[in-house]
Amino acid sequence: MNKSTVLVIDDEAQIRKLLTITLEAQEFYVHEATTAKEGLAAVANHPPDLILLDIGLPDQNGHDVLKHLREWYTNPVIILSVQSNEEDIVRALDNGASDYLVKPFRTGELMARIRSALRKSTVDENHALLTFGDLVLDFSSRTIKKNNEKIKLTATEYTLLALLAKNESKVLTHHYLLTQVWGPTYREESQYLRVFIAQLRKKIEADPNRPVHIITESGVGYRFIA
Amino acid sequence: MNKSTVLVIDDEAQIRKLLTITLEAQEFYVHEATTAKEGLAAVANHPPDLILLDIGLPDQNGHDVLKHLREWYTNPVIILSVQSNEEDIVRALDNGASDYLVKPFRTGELMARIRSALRKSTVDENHALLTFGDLVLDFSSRTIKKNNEKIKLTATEYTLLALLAKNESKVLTHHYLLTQVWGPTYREESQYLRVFIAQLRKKIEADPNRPVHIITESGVGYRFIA
DNA sequence: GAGAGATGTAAAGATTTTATAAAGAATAGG
DNA sequence: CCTATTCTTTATAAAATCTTTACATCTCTC
Repeated sequence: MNKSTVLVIDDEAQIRKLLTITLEAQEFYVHEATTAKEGLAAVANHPPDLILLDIGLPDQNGHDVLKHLREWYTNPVIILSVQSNEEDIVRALDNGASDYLVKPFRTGELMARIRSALRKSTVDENHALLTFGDLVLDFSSRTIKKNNEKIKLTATEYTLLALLAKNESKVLTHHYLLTQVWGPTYREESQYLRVFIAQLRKKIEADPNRPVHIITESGVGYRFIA
Repeated sequence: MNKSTVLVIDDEAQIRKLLTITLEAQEFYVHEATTAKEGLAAVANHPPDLILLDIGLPDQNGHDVLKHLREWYTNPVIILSVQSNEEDIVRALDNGASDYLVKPFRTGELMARIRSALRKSTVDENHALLTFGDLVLDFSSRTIKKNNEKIKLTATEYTLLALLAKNESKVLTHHYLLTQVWGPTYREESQYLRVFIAQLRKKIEADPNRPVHIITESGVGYRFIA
């Protein structure tokens, strides 16, 4: 997982320091801003993964900052406030705040809420892409491309290729491949492997007679090469 | 905007009554459950748009209920608790709770948090107007247009199409689609999928025999393509 | 370089999965 | 309470995939 960037917008130096220390200890990049103006500029220049926004800024009301942000910024914004009155909370949430914390807060709770907010906003960003020269395997969308053209694989072909590719350059034995793809009762069905390896080569190799990606290790198994 | 359905899982009759009255006044459909078992059954049969879950249920710990739910249920779950200790809050949020409210709560604040949670879970539905060539899906009005003509979809058809479209180009497995659209008790009913996919194709594809939008991945699932 | 075992390939047959229509059951709305 | 709509189930046809067979080719050893 990559480090996430958090922007802290708060005018109290003490709070900023506390937050920065806590967040950096938890493997976040932290940027600081002390005024609304400075904060909005920072967001525009380097949109962070999450914003901690103090509602009581000196130059502009935090609610207005939030409204302004929400015109284009979609990542989580967590509001910090000394207020605990209901109206304020309602207003912030209705303006699109992801969460609302009343100062003084416990850092443990803050971290949990940050994690929760980030988890929600990055659900789909776990794209696993493997690139091998002319071949691209995208596990998130379950697609294979050769020279940028989509290739159609059956479920079994895909499973087999994915297994080989994930173990790039390692030899996988016949027994292992058969067990993983077809199940343990198929461990002696080596003809299956030959048939499916041939089909895969026909689909992904430039010249199926001289395969460069799926290599035969005679008497042992197969190996995937980039 | 359509009415949203809220499921209240709480063993205290008084709280249930209060919540039901408040929510129904705000144009929600409300279902009630008094135990964890009853609640889970209700969710499985009719997945609600949001769940209010009491952490102190008589038959099962609320944290476990939450974990169980999160294996497949992705809509907001707001935790209600008499506890306000940090550990409990952290645990609930890490388990995927959308929010945490300490009893007694003000109904105004509860409503704001419900609105906020629902807004988040339907972010794309408010903003996005997805366009795929001849097809336009408008999530805010729940309407579909093909070549600028409105197309009528049933609730189930719409849910299924929206799910596919939101995950454009990704393969969604049979189990996943069935679980999300019909609930976990339907995960083996793959004939449903075939019937509804056929209906959708008849409505949105230029030539239902040669679909270009809803693609079959034999043995795996379906994929939506622009 | 001959032979044996291992591997590759094509294609027919068997099986599984998918598509579609249509009838029966359930549900919502007037 | 009735009707129209939608959902569920059943039946069957079509398509895709998997499995098996038969034979060709390769590789390694002697």
